Amino acid sequence: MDAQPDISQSHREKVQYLQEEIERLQKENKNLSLLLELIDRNYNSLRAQLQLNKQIQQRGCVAPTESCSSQDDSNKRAKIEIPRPKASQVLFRTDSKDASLVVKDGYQWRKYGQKITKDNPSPRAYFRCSMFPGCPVKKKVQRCLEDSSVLVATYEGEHNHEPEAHHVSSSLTNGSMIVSITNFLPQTSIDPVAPKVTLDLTLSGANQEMKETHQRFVEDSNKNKVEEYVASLTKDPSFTAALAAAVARSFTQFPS
DNA sequence: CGATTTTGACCTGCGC
DNA sequence: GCGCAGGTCAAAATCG
Repeated sequence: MDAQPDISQSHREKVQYLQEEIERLQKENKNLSLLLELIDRNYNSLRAQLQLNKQIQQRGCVAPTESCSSQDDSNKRAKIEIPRPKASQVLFRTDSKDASLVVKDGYQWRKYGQKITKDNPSPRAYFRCSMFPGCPVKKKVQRCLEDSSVLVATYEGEHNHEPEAHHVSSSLTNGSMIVSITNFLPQTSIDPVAPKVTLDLTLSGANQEMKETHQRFVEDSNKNKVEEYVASLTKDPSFTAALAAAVARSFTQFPS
């Protein structure tokens, strides 16, 4: 009968270990949530700054100035870079058995091509926005190489119209969109030394706990230290790519 | 019957 | 110049 206390003791130890493990994972999860929130906020502030810079540049060239004078226009014309449309990537979780490359993002798309690419055995589909005549937006959709249940949609350009409202709300609540990565063009990068990619990691299925966590974080006095840490991490392209892949995997493993 | 998808051909840019 | 790969076109097929 001496064995009985030993068994309960080992059980207690196991329970304690598991509780500690759960706590540790909860902390880790919380930290990752904070990282994602911070990256999102950094992106928004950078985007605002970028738009400001664009406005300043446009005003500077609309009004006749020394640098934009017509005298040396012929010499400078060759150097003028035509701004290419902004490209962004969005990952969608789908059924891996579903062979179609259709994602519900609130817009109507017309498929105009499909190709097998070298780096990925799954075909890449090309779509044009058919919702509004003259809308310049295109998108490419291809299955993720690592996870066939994830569709990678690359959007080019900006819509000149609004999406269907009910599609937007449903796409944001049903958890089909898992992560959005906005890829700015090289010339828009503010720091020439920093990587030429800015990530926009948006958790579409943000729940109440996430919002509360964010609120608590805002009140956190150590916020600046964390932001500095995140800023250093986001300057590492391999980290940002790995983070995006990890987020995609986590949403696939733990569907909401 | 019009809209959409499919798919092979063609175009273009890039590296060698 | 050539070959390759990505992107686009357009005729045929399919769908509602």
